[in-house]
Amino acid sequence: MAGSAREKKSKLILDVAIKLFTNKGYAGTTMDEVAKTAGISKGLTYFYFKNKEDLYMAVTKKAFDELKGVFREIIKMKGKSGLQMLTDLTHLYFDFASKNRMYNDAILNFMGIMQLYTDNLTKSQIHPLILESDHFQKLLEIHHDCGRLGIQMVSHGIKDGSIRPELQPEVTFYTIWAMIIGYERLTGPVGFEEKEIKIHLDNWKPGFVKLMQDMLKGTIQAQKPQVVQASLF
Amino acid sequence: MAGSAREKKSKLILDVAIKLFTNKGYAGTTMDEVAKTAGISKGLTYFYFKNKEDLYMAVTKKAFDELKGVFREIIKMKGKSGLQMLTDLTHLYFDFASKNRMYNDAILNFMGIMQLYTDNLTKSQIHPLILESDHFQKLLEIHHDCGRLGIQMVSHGIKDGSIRPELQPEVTFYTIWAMIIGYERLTGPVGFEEKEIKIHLDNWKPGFVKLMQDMLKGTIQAQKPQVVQASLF
DNA sequence: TGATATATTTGAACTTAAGTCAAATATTAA
DNA sequence: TTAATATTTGACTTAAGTTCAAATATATCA
Repeated sequence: MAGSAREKKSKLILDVAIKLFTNKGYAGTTMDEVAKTAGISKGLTYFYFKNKEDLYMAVTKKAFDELKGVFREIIKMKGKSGLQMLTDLTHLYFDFASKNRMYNDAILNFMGIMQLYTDNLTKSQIHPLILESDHFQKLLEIHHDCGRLGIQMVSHGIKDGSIRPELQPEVTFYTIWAMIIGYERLTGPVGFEEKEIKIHLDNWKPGFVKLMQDMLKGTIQAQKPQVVQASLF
Repeated sequence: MAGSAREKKSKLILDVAIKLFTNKGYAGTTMDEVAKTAGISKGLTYFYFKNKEDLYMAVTKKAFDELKGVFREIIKMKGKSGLQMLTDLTHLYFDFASKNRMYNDAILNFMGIMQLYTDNLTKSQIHPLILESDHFQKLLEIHHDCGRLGIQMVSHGIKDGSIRPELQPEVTFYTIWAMIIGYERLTGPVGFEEKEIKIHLDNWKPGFVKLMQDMLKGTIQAQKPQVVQASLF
């Protein structure tokens, strides 16, 4: 049962890390704390995880597993239009993000890392240890899986007529995904809007969802005559 | 000329920091390097900047100044529809981001910090030094200024008929802003799509812009009959 | 001008936290 | 029982951010 024992110890460290990262954030958590809280020596945490980033990547993987679960849950339910699936995805992601802020931060953070991943010029800027993490490749795969499921939702919507047929599924899904990611980046469970910006989250969220739906299903064109203008593009 | 000399030294350090952050990234740059490259002692950099985060916030402020310049540049040109302004904004922001990746990273990073700013529960997770930075308040203001300019663009578009009249300017602008931020988060100048995801950046970008425009100006509704379904929301 | 106050600058010392590793202990296999 | 292998320890190393008393330069004023 050596393998199982290893997994158990590994899981113990991971669970402790999740708790600490949740309470004190990534930067605010030390490896000493992780070890002490887990009741083991610091060296052992480095036996199970290459380094702190590797541990964080393991946490991020758990976050993405849950996220992928959300995608799957939605696509499983048959008898739902593609548009409805994407609407549900948006709401469920927002719920997920507000209930599990640390997981959401990990996901958003990973997006920022991934962005640089295949870029030869900037790869050097990223901490090389992240790229070495065994979890990193798996994360790329899971993210890709989420993408495939999302694209399926759009395709589904085009077939059932809830999404306008001229849209390209890939481009459309990733645009929606960008919207959601961007929204999360700009707000958060409590958000900045109360003090900083006039609109309320309660107002923005439904407006945001409405705009996304309009984009997908189409709307009546504005009637006022448009002025022709010079453009930079 | 004590004040001016101070500003000059301060600018020297800032310029060095910008160069180093650009070449080696934030984490990859040490305060020793900054001091050495600027030809001064380490202690002096701490005389002019409270700490490394404060220095980074000063860099971020420069990034936001440029960004605000983009917003202003667009709104200055009269004889342009609101829709066109927002289209230009999108393209110009993408250009800005690809030409000045480090600035863009700083901006995106700030978004993530700002998000937490007014949240009493999670403020503790953020490094408290960031909040103490004198530049931080200014950054919030500049971001707010950008928001106001963006909202103006939408209002303008509603007036000139290029944007459908039923849209709310605030909600609409921040949704577009979220799209742009999210897009940047997911891609980057070179991007991840080449290896990881099937769609090309060359394909996504125009599709993304088109979707945004459709969302703003409206489209013909899809004709196929829609199925009524159960929804979670 | 010389003396005093104020501002700028230094560099060595401090601190914290990530990461390493040789040795010790426990487990498994033969 | 013994040898081999796996797990675990904790003291040590290293890196980098940060502090601060002392030194130097600059400005003020009698």
